[in-house]
Amino acid sequence: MTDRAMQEPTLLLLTALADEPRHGYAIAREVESISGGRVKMRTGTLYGALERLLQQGLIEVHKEEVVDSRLRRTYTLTAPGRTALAAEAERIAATAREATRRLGATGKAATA
Amino acid sequence: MTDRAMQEPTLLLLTALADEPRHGYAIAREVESISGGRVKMRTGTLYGALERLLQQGLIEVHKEEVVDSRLRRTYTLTAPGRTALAAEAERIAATAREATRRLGATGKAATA
DNA sequence: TCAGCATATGCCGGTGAATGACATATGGTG
DNA sequence: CACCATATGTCATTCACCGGCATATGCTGA
Repeated sequence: MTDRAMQEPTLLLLTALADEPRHGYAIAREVESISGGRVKMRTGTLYGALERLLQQGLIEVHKEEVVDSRLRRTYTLTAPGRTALAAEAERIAATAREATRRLGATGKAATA
Repeated sequence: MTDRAMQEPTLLLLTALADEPRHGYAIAREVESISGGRVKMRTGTLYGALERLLQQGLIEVHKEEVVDSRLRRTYTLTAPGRTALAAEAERIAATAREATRRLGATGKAATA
């Protein structure tokens, strides 16, 4: 990771895990729900991201259980994951505020 | 998919143009300023993004002048560009809010 | 009965934005 | 005159995301 900013799918994935542990497919549905149906996470993105986030230590396996003779892994945020998500949310919120502020500045009175 | 969510450098670039027209190098400095020195836009990213955004019609050449016998292009947001930036800001702000809300929810075990 | 869908996990080739390094040119400062 | 800020640009590489495919189970309905 070359310190590149987190993209939307990843951010939504972490957000989906922020309130309670979820397994892969449940994350995908939750992401779609959070984004108002806008972001439909592909399984390639999903499991790739999970693998990456595990290695980065932002998430961890919460539980492994066998359901219908198939392994189901449930993931949860780690403490660094919570911190990273909070920082990321703060950062993009600040950018969004600045964008909105500047748009308002010329869109209106300033006419300069 | 060209529908892919805008990344941070691009978002900051548009934000840098939101209050007034700027030329390339000025955008780079402004982006660094907006992000609190966190994002130092490489020229590869910068001019590549400018080219892309021009083709997408989100920005346009505002003025072309010769300074020190060199061409300097000044860019500005188009109407679709302003709309796109506003929509993007709205969208990421909503995601940030949701992330923050969920982090707060379990951090205190729903104490409210 | 079995086709089709939701559930569920996972792989892989391709795309494209961002990175990092390089190239070039001018004007001002130590 | 070396060096830095200013200023614009190219290009190979990297890597997250996309889209499609594979696989497997349980349920529902024609």
